[in-house]
Parts: sequence; structure tokens; C-alpha cells
Amino acid sequence: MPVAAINPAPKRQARGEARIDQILLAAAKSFGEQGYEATTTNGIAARAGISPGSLYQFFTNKDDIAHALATRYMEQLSDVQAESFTVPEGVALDQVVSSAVGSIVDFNLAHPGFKALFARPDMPESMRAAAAPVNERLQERVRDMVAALIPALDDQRLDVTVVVVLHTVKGLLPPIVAATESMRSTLVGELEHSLTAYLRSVAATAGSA
Amino acid sequence: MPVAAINPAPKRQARGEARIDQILLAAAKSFGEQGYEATTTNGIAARAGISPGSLYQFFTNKDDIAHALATRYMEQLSDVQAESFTVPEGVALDQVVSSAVGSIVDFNLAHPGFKALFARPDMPESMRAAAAPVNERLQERVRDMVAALIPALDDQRLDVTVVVVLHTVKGLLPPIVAATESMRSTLVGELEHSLTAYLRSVAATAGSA
DNA sequence: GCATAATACGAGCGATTACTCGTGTTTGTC
DNA sequence: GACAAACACGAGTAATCGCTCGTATTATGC
Repeated sequence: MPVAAINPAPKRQARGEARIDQILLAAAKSFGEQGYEATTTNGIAARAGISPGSLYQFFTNKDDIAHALATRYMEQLSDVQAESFTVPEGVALDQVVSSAVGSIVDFNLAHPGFKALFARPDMPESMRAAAAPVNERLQERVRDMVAALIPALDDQRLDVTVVVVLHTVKGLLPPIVAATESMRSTLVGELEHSLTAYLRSVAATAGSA
Repeated sequence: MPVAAINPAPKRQARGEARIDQILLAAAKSFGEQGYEATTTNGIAARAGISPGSLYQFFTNKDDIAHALATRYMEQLSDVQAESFTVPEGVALDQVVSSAVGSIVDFNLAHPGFKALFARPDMPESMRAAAAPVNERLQERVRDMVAALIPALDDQRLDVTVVVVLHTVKGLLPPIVAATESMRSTLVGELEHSLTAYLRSVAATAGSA
């Protein structure tokens, strides 16, 4: 006989799928506004317009919500990155950087909870696990992008460069998201400026190793 | 008659001063390891080797501990910055950057709680208030440094440049602190590389506005 | 030595929070 | 329409945490 499923996954009805969407949306807003710890599950339920009990029919605990949110972000990010992170041959470095930075910033603006899963240094262990796939995915994409831009880089230098690029973006996302619209575009431009200057400099010294 | 002091500050004995040091040290370690929210006041007390009641004879609440820690960091930072952030005339840009980055990294390694007050984007409001003076102080220093390095920058461009520099460092501090020693020096070098490339690029376009 | 203030203790209080459970309602299937 | 499964509710529970308070000990000034 087959091992009995501990949690026989219920067959979701359309109502249930809609509830899940509401819950994840409410959670994303709360995470983005107050951070993970300060967000209460009862608060998420209230914001989603349901009772605490209903929330726990779709998610086993608070971490599970963060995990589901991260998974969803990862899927949506894949779509965005498929367009904006590929490097067509013969395109200037600053255009590639601009495209990638733009898509990440837009994604953060459209998904307010994202930065809580991506740009935060000291998360509780449980949440770090939930956010890990998102970070790995981003790292791979940035790695491919940098490798395409600067083919002369050996693997070690490539790794270090990816860390610098990724964490530079992480560091600047909070002020960018918090800024007013005009200030935001200034900051985005300056982030692109910084990354471009760095990558050009890396490229200039890549061959002479 | 004078207004009665609500909290007549007790005259600290040598014992009391020593306790305060123990408490702040324990708090710094806990904040650095687990973050602010996950750190419990009873945990700080236990780590400091005292009872919860004793802790509250020196601090009115948890925020007060963070505030005192921030104040202490600010004083110690002033000493460090006085040496390493001043820009002697005729010194190369990359040397100034290297000195400043080195001092900030060393400070973080020596004071494990610092990054919880400096490099974290989504803190609770109460803690943001405690950390604000530290951030302002750093901002001023970086501003002075950049202004000395690139005198041609107008005020607006200067502000933006400072934000980029400061948040780039913020973003890279977590991986730098977490890295092993050899990886750490590589990352520090690369952070200096990035900042230098960016500032040189800013300097190159500063006159043509 | 004596009075006063500072330091020390730790059990426990009040508030908060993640999560449960008993019960009732809606939806899909035949 | 009948049955089961999915959905919904919200008061309640157990555990945690910041903080208090009554009491005991140690240091200081005279």
C-alpha cells in the first residue's frame, strides 16, 4: 500500500485559488510596508478580507506564506528576465545594464513585498530558506549576463563581479523605491552609471590577468 | 521651585558602568547574530550574566539599548573617521577610497552589532530613530570626502553621488562580513574597485554640466 | 556603625501572536 | 436533492516576550 499522505492536498476550487491570490497580495503589501516580523498573520487575513481560520486552510504557517510568495516572484521574474537580461550580440554594455536595472526596479515597484525577500541582510533562518531560490535565480541570471558582456573573465573573477553587482543593486533598491518619482529616475540613472563604470573597468583589466 | 525630575538619574557606581558595558556588548553580539526583533531582552541579560531586572535598572526599554548602542558607535566612529576620512591634498582618489572603506569594514568586524543599525533597510520605526544619527553622521563624512575629491560637483550631483556611495557600501557589507578572511579581502578590494571606477567616472563628467 | 542610595535578583504579569478547532455554509457530483 | 468535500468563521489556546515589583545585598557618605 502507498504511504498515506500526511496532508492530502485538497482539490482547490476557483474560490480557493482566488483566496490564495488575495492572501499573497495582502501579505506582499504588509511585508513591504512593515517587514516580515512585524507583519501578523491575523493582519494579513484582515487585509485580505478573510478570517484567520480561512488563512490557515491555504497555508500551514507564516513561513509558508513567505515561501509561496517567493515562489511566485521567482516565476514572474523568470518571464521578465527572459526579455531583459539576455544580451544580444553587439549591444553596448550600458544599454544592457540599463535594461536589466530597469526591469528589476520596475519589478520592485510592482511587487512591494519583493525587497523584503531580496534586499534584506538579516532575515530569520526560516525566511532565508524561503528567499534562497530567488537569490540563486538572480545570481545565475546576472552571472550569465556578465559572462556575456565580459567573456575574458575567468570563473573566480566572474563570481566576485557578480557579488558586487548584485549587492550594489540590493543596497540601492531601498532608497530608489522610497524616493519620489523624479528623484527615483535620477537614482536609477546613477545606479546604472555606477554599474557601467565598474563593469567597464573590470572589462579593461580582464585580459591582463 | 524647579520641576521635579521624573527619572532622577542615579549616580552610577563603577559597578554600574561595568554592567552597562556588559549589557551593550551582549546586545551588540545578539543584534549582529539574530537581528533586532529576534533578540530578546532576557537573552541579552542572560548573555551579559545578569538578571532581567538588573538590565532594566540601566535601560528603560529595548529601544533604549539600541539607542545607547548607536550613540556609542557614533562616538567611536568619529574617532576612526577623523583619521581615515580626511582627504589630504594631492592624494590619489583610490587611496582615499581604500582608506575609508578599510576603516568601515574594520569597524564592522570589531563591532558586530553595527550592521544591524546601519545596513538594514526595513527596521521598525523605533529603531530607525535610534539609528538615524549614525546614518546622518556617516552621510556628512562621505559628503565631505566626495566634495574634497571632486570639487567641481554641484550640490545636487553631490547628494546623489553620496547616496550611491553609501548604499553601495551598505549593500556589500553583509557578504564582506560573512566571508572567510581571504574571500573578504578580495571582496573589499572589489568594492574599492567599484567605488573608484564610479567616482572617477563622476569626476570626468563633473565639469561638463 | 548607620542611613541612604545603588545594585541585584527572578518569579510572574499583561499583552501580543501564531495557530487551532468546533461549527456552520457553499460548491461540485451523481 | 443528497452527500461529501472544500471553504469560511472567529473565539479561544498555548507560548513568548517586554517589562515590573517586592525583596535582598552591596557600596558610599558621614
